[in-house]
Amino acid sequence: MMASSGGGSDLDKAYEPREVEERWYAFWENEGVFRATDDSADTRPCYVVPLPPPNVTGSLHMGHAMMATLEDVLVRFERMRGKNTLWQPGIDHAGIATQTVVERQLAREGKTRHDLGREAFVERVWQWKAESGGQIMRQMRVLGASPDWTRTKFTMDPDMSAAVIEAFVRLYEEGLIYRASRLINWCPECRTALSDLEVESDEGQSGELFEFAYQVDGSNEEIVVATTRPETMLGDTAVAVHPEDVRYTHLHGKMLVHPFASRKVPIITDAILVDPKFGTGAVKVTPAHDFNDFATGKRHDLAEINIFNLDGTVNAEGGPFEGLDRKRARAAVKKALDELGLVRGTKPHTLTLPRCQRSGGVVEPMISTQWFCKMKGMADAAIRAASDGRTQIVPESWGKTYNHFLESIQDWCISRQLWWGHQIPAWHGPNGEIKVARTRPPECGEGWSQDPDVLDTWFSSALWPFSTLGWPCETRGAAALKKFYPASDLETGYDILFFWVARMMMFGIHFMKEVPFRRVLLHGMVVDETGEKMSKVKGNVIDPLDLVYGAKPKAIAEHASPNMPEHEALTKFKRSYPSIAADIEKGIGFPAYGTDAVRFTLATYPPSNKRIALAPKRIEGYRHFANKIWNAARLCLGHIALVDRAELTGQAPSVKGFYNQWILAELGKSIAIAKGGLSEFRIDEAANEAYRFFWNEFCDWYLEITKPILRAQQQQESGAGAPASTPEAAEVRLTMAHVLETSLRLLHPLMPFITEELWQRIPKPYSRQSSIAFGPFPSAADGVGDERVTGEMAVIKAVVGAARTIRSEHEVEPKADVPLSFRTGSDVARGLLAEHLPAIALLSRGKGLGIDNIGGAREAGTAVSVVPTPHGSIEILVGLKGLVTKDKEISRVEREIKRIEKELIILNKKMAKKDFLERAPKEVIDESIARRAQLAGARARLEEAKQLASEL
RNA sequence: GGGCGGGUAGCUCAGCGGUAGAGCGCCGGCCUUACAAGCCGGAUGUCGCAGGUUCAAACCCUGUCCCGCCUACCA
Repeated sequence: MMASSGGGSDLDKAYEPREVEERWYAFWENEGVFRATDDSADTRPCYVVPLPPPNVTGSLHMGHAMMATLEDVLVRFERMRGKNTLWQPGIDHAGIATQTVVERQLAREGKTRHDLGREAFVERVWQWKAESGGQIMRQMRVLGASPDWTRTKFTMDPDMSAAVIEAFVRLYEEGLIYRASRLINWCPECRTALSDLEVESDEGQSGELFEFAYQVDGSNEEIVVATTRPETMLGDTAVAVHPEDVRYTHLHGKMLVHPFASRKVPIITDAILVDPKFGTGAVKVTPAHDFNDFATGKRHDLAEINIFNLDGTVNAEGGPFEGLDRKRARAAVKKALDELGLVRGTKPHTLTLPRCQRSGGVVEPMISTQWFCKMKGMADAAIRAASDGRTQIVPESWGKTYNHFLESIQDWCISRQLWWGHQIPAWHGPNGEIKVARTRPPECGEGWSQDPDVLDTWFSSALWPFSTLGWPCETRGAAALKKFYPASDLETGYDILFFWVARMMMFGIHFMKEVPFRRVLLHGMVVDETGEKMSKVKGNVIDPLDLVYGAKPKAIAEHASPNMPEHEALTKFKRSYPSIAADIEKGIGFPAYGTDAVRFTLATYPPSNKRIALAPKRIEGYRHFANKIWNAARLCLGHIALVDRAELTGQAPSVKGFYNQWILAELGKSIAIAKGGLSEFRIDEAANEAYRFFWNEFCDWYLEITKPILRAQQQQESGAGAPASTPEAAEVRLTMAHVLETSLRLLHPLMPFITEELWQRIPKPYSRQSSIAFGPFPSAADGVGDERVTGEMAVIKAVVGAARTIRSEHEVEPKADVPLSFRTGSDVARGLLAEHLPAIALLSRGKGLGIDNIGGAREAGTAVSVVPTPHGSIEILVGLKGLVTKDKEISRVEREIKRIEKELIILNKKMAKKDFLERAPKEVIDESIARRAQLAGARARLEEAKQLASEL
């Protein structure tokens, strides 16, 4: 360990996150920092955020990291503000996903779930859950997330399951849940029904429009239909034409011969289904396998012939095609039609395939008996709650999408043909009776069996904001439910606005008679640097823990594209993240950025961005920031260790020194901005402001400008031995201690680890608690100051900047002190300069010589720069005689002149072309004029610089 | 088809009516005892394109072209 020599602190020279992070996370958990209390005696206001429960099968991805960061920032902010803060964690049982994982595991053992039987299979899933489920909760700790872990829930916990059963039964009793046979989305791969939301459309697939003829019964006429799914003709029970389509008027009411079935198919007229301009104007109608056709069938009372088994193969209705899967059946039907001479051609056609969100299999519309939940009434209530502001949606623009979804909502198919999930509390009797009850009714004995289906995973998620708090149990959960419902904020990615947020709104209002949360905060999707969605297929997945702990290219490749050769995976990866391609090639991969840097980076993207393109290189900048904080604290510690804690009141000290007043004023402004950002879900604004304040004001100006005040003090101490201290230095130390402590508190929600580590080491008011996480968050009282001070400081900064620029442009030796003098016509400015001459001289490495009125002669060898101020302009004169090594200004201006001359030559050539002149001469002439003016200006500057150089 | 978002410096992004900004990268100079993961200075943009409103537009309006996402039953 390298102790710093100057500061006298025992901090390492650079910040090393890993050890610090593990230590403080353990501390927080031991201290109970994250705990919320439902004690009714606690009168603090509450702040409640339900954690979107990740899937039990999941492991951390960037989306989780984003969510965890944003929510943790909010939660820590409010906790520091003294609120009784509950961030409710949990895990979702994820019906289909989890069942698939375990079934796959069984498949490797050569077994299916049917070999085990339902009970043993479910047991097996529980076993899997115990061993490898919920890894994500451990990973979230690495990110510094601060939910109340003691309240963690799993959607299949007994109490959670009881809530699900209760909700189902109540809705059934209210007539809002019903059982019906209708066309639903069926995934032949998962062998279960799906809700509309679980079906994704795969657009732009190239397919064909296949045309074939039906013979008119008892005539040699035919009618040609077009279809993208020829195999479904096995289930055709009508052909529809538009009633006003004159091509087919004479066929109305006629029957057609089905080429493979004994039945006759009627020609019907339907203005809703048929667009006479599309295809042949005649549509084959398959009510059992198409949503439009189903509706048409209902209108015309057509037979619904299901031609598929549950696994997607053709059933007995398919006659000779029985047993073929859909793809083969299609080819076979086409071939058979061809043999009968009924094919009338094909046309290329792009189509949209419905796919199962989980398996990716093509979804088949099937007629099936399922449980449904009526949505209309609940949806209306949810719309009203958002539009009257009981729940505020942020950003507002999502309100439209939310409304549109709810306005056009269909009844929700809630039953799934799975074994893993909440089994539906309904019992079927021997004669088709159905009883719904919380527990098996005693009268349902012999011959009765429970409905084998389970509920859609999202059914239990929809109850999350109250089921986690003990609903419906009146005794055990009453206190928590009373205290923590409704939640304050529901923060999540917009991708589950429909799946989850809207459904929580509906169920929350229905069961609790009050909205489940006051605000819905939606953030965008984390995508790769080029804007592409992260996926293993694209090979652009980043494991957040790799960013935190660092990762070599090999590990990066494995996480980005599992099971792909490393080289290939890295090639893909570099394409997705150009900013770090070089680091990958060099074998560096990701350095260990540390949690705070990763969090801070994520926090600097406006959450409202729909796409959040992660540039890993950007994290590096914020890792440097962490290091900056670390080192600033090292410097400060050397001085503020002398501060008596009793002097720290927890409020901004009242100070006389200008620079102290100024930094306190800046601090106050930054606190206000940061607070505003955190309150309005503009966390990026808070992060940027805190960054700017700490680095660009506190470090770059305050710490530099106060050094001499403190340094003089130190010398005196070491020399005389007596701890004499000037009042000025004491005031600086006090201010510095306050600003540092307040800055750490300001940054804590964003960078919890480094701030805790440093905060524990610095002097602070006695009133502070055991952890920075307890706050308080900085308030207006922490930063006071007025515009006058900041305005004056702005002048000082500008003057120093001008002097520095002159030094740099004329390449003055870095160590040399330059003579500085000023001229101004303003008394105010003159006063200001006189007062701050030492600071200006210090920061511009100059000797402040004096302040003159404008009019005095300029000495030879002096460069001038004019700074405008609100009080009139100031001329800064820098004596350069004998100090200039080589003059950059001259060569710079010379280069500029050459460039402009070149451009002029090109322009002249253009103007010389006659045809061009006739077409569009104006722009060229204008440009030429502008360039000539530039040239003249540059030449004048060159003269000036040369003049100056000659004087030196 | 409908809806939403985006196109600003080489890259990732702020700004959304009043003299173009940040980080990273780039150029030049500094190992100045907090920090080279740093300090100081600098360059870089017809703010997607075309119209319009305005004293003033990256910002408002209209049209248009790209890109992305969501949503819809066109066989």
